Amino acid sequence: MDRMRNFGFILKNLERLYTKRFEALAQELSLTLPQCKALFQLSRNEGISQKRLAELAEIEPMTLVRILDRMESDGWVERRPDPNDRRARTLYVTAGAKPVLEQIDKLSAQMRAEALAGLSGEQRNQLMGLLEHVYQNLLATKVNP
Amino acid sequence: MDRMRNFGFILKNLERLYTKRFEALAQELSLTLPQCKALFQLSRNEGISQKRLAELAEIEPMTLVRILDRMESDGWVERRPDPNDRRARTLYVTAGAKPVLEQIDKLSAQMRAEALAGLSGEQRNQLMGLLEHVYQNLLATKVNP
DNA sequence: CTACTATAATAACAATTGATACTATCTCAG
DNA sequence: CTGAGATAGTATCAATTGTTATTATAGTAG
Repeated sequence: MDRMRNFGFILKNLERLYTKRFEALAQELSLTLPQCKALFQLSRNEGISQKRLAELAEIEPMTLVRILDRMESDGWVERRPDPNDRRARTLYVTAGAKPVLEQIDKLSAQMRAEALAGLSGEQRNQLMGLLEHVYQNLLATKVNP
Repeated sequence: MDRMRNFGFILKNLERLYTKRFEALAQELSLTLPQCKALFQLSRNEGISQKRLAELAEIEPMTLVRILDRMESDGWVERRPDPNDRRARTLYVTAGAKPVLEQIDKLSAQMRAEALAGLSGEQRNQLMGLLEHVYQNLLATKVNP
């Protein structure tokens, strides 16, 4: 039980290392991890609103605005008016984003390979299962503090 | 194998939730997680230099300077000159920091209880083992990119 | 001893992020 | 219909963090 003392620390350090490594690899794309996350989620949910994308990618709406500003000016993403709600925009990825998305796919595969090296399929499953469990636990504290 | 797609995302989201929750709990102490980390590590390694503490707590040296500035003015930490190296300082926690350290202990115990609820002792061990493994994998990429 | 390079701590500045407020539009009670 | 409150998106400003430069001191080669 005492071994768990570092649980929080290792979690944080792990995440930091993971992000740093990812961004080192993604440098040529000049993308940060949140940007990749947004583009990735958008690519499989085209037509959603910014609010929804912010939820899916778990990014602050304000941060998402800036990410989209950039990606729109880079020609990767389109903001179209929502015919049902003139406040909202619907989001689409353009054809120009395809190569970037492929790169992101490749990158995340490489990241996983590096991070999970030496773990069996069963161990990987266990790890995901455990992380998801912890994630649910923490989500619960948000609603019920 | 496809389940692992979200590995990076869940890692990041988990860490964010964990940190947010921790800081929500630590609000009364008006401490952030890095600050707690620094104080905690210092408390079990008194006499070390700032450089060393930055390594132990995995904080940027510059960030640590600011953390120490604050904790020194709050009377929790002392910077004493290093007799062997006039560039360096040696760090000590004061008696005034004791109640804070106890609070930190309590908080991190509560965090662990919340985060790990519903996991058996064996599962917790597995989780730590797997996380440490992944951590080592990522550390290796830093040295050998 | 002297000059060169490295290192600990910090300062000054740049970039990023988060919090708050604002505008336009929507929804709904009356 | 109308007025009150909620919501989507965004601008603005404050706070945090990371980067680069600076200062003082240490180690070391000649």
